Amino acid sequence: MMPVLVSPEIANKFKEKWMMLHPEDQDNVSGSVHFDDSLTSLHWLQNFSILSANPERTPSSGCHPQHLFYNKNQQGGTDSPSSPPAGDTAATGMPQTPGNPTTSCSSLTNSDAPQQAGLYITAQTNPSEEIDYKTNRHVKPPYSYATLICMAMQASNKTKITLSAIYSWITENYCYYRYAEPSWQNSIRHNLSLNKCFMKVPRQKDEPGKGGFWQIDPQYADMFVNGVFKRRRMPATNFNTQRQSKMLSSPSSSYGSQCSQTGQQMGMVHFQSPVPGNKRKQVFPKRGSKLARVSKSPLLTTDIKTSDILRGDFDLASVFDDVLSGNDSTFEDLDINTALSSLGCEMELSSQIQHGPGYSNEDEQACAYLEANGMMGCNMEDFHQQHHQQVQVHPQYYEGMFTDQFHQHQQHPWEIKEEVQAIPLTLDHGYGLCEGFFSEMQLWERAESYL
DNA sequence: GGTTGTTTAGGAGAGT
DNA sequence: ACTCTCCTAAACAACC
Repeated sequence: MMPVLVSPEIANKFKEKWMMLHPEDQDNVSGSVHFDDSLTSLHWLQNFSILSANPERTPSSGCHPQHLFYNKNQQGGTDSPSSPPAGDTAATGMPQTPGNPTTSCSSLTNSDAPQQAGLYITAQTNPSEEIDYKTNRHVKPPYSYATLICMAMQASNKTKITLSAIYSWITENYCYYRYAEPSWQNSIRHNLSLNKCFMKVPRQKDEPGKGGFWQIDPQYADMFVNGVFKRRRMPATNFNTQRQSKMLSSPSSSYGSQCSQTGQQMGMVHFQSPVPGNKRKQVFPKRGSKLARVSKSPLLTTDIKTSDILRGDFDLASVFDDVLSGNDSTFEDLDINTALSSLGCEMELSSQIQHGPGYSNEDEQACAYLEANGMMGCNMEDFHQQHHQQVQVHPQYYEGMFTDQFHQHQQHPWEIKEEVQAIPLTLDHGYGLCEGFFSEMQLWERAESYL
């Protein structure tokens, strides 16, 4: 088993070093080196490309949820093991609403051809067929209701959002729902109620209006990866103990009974206290302390501006160097900021993104990050090991992505969510996905010594 | 009466 | 085959 690296340059360096230590891996017959990537290859990532998209935004929404995906190497390709067209967990194979005229991207009519940006192309469709969900009333957006709710919450740029505001945002940004049967609103309500990730914030007594407010439960904020609701199944072996206990203590519900694997990518920075009497939210104790730590997560500290990334000003190499040299920048930083930017929302980070006084050094910050991601329970030794592994590996995945997609195309990050999600972004994810690689890496103190 | 919120039930699709 | 996620539908209660 050999590590598989996406970047050819890095991979070559890696290969050279590897062969110095593992000459048995040399293919004596062909003289070439075989990297066994049958299971771990991320080469398909490089085949993902994003067409240019109009950066126009809906002023009222502040969000630009339309998408433009295009897998340029999809014809009969088997190199993309799981490259769904959209980041939404419900994006693929989502049942379409019965009775609706057209719910298939491939059946898009010419009259529905996009007039502007906000185009979406599935991997299964002809790249020339584009869908503008903002104006196309016939095609159901490939996002789960949870994702839509999340989008609305982010776009609102407020601490909390009312149900009607969620309705409004969805109908405003997705033409489909303007004309669809109102039953989808029932589904929204159902989702809000049943999904543990959403929590209700009651109105103040003197606050006029109907119904309460809704927000994303910070405890479940990590279920949103770049603004996309993620609730993938996890291999049982990759659960950490805390999450296991969480799941065990949770009532078995089809919604919200699982915690996801990635951390804080949603970038929900405004949170109110949970509803004291909310029965759905009483399951987990000690949220208060956890909440406090969340806001101080080092994840929210970064010197890298997402705008730079999107403009192409992002210098991955320097970041890579920083990471390898132990500087503060981590690739989680990139992700959360990408997530924030992806939402196009002016999140008030200044007051939120601060190193807490208790996190004067890197380890404590990272420890807080771990806790924020439900990773606590590992000792610091474990953390040191995993942390180093993480920062050493991520650049290799990111390089191709950034050079291929960020640099070439100025587009809204909503559109890159799938690439991002496909990459191990956190210790949870990364360690699970790169387990085999890490097992080899443990032979070395630092991967950089091989580069 | 309309809206909001909760709960139950069942089906489809995909993952394990 | 089983489990899980997501969707849809519906009933019901509370509130304005």
